[in-house]
Amino acid sequence: MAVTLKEVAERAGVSRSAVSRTFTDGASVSDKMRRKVEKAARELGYSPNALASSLTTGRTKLIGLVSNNFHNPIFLEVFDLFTRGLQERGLRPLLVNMSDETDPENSVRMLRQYSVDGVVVASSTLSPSFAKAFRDAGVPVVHSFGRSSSAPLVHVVGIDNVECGRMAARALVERGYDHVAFMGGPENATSTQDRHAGFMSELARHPEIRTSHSFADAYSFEAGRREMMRLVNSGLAQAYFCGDDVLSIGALSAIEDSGLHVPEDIGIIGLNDMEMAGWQNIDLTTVQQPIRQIVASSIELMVAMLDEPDRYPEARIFPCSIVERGTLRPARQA
Amino acid sequence: MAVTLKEVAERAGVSRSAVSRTFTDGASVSDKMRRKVEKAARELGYSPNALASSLTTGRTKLIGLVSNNFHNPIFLEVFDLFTRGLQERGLRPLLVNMSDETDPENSVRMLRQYSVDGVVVASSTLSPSFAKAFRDAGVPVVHSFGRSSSAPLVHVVGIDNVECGRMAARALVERGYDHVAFMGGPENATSTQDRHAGFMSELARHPEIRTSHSFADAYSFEAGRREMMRLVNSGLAQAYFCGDDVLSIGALSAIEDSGLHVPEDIGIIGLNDMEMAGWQNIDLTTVQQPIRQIVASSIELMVAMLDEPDRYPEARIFPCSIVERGTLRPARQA
DNA sequence: CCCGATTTTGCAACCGGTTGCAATTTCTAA
DNA sequence: TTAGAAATTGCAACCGGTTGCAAAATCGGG
Repeated sequence: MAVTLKEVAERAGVSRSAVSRTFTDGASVSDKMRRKVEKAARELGYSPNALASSLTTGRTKLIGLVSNNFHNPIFLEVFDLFTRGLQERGLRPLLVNMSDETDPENSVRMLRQYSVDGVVVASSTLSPSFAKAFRDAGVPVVHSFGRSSSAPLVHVVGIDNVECGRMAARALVERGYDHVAFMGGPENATSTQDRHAGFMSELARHPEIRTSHSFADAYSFEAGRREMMRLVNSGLAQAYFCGDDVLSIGALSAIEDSGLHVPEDIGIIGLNDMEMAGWQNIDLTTVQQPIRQIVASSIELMVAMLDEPDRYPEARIFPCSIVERGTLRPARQA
Repeated sequence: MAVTLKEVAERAGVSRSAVSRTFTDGASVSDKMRRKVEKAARELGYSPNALASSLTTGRTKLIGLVSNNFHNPIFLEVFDLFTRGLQERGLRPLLVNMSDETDPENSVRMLRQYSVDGVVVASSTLSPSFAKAFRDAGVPVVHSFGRSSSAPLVHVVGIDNVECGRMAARALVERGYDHVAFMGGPENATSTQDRHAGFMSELARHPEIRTSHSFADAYSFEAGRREMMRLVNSGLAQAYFCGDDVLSIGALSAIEDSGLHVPEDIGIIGLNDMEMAGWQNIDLTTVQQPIRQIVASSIELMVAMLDEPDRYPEARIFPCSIVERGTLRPARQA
């Protein structure tokens, strides 16, 4: 089928090692030899088998890219950034969709079978213990968009979701709402839990403000829309911190459909600052998450770990900031 | 590092072949042997190296998933469907982002180096010759969302974009618009060209209707928005066939921003019927593309080709239909 | 219990490369 | 020109498995 090293060697009339060496950089080959081999290789259309060489070198340049978030458009950008970033460094992403994987053990085993050099878990909803399973199996792992921690079990790159929750809460407090609510993503997602906890902890300092909360069952437009529909029919707060921009935009659509107006009747603040949030007809006030930096940093960390697998786990936390647009009423004058 | 076959064999006190056989189904192993080996394997935490075995079996179960469309949310669903579908069949997607790959040859070579069993090109913009490069290299390939053809060079699964263009044109004609336009995706994308051609060919039968056309530079919200902004400032038609729903929604946002109303001032028809198109506040009339069927069929075809690599190329074309919502004025009474 | 047929097992070669080591070639300087 | 150092090359073993083949073990029937 494919042309092999041996055939090239025969054609060039040299040893197999010589051919191998011309295709591994840093190896000692004379110019004459190199030319001879390259000629033969070109004529035969040879290209080395990466998998076979991985057997001896112990490196596949394969990186497992594990995610369970295939309904949030922000993740399309995340995948774009990851695939490009990895490609630029000669690494290849092996994509694993955990959406309906019942058994995490399964994906660990699978990725080990393919001897990936490392794993990037890109998910704000998977628990830290999932990423840890890779570490325990001796596979370098970075958890991007994972739960921040002062004592991380594995390398984590992301934001401090608790702080984001507080930040959103403060924004609502400053604007003088007296009944505010959290509309989160899936209740069992770590990001939801943390954002909720931060939100509540800040509001605990303002006992005069009424609070409530509920959860959508996914980070998706539809889920946000459904949940807000439900809220419209069962009694609304004055302002909502939605767990995510897609939820917010879904919620806005539900609000608009029910004849209410933003920000007059109801305030919304999201999280992410996705592209659409800036559109004039959406104009969503939101907490910005620095996606590009998180992905870039994750890749750097992964690359570093390939050389130093036992690197001590660190958490890289990026600051968020509020992007003020039109879905909250103006802040009160102090 | 990882536990190898040999270690298991030693521990179980049997030959390496015996261990290999217990892990390949269809091989002849006695129950006693199997139990012995499985015990040792369990104790050592052994799992076979898929890449090493691929060397002799010639099968990696790796499938290249090549795309250049990382800005159209519809493709997040496409990736979701592909990854799940492939996983269910024990295949593993190796994701390749062609967005800024200058050199197609490059990705062909790269995927050959990883000895993928097959390649799925998921793109409505790459030319058929790109997919053909894989075929020429002896790699089974399916082009999903590719250009339909009565004489396909490679297996193609998708829709008839020319017919979709006609369909959209007929919808506009029926509604009595007398100046209609095509607002396409990137001009060099095959899907844009075909939709445009179909649109124009149908309108050629109605010389009384004025036509015009222009192109956005990507299939993305932003591009659609930008292009419609430009059109608003440089003179509008009465109704637009936008090359895609994301373009349409971007365009709608531009229209709304400029104080115009849909469908009173201007009509829009899209293509795809993505989730958002059905939202009440968007309510986009559109040509529906059967994504799930296309992906499912692509996977079936790929699986079939793994057993029969030289299968004669076929084009699998799925019919589209118009989903009537609120962005076109009602059809004229006949 | 014996014999031929069937199943199970191990040997050894192979898949497509890499690499340590020793042999060979080329280079440098005297 | 020549010896010694440095660079290049080939040999052979190895990476972690698979598999054809023949030997060994087990089975079934008389």
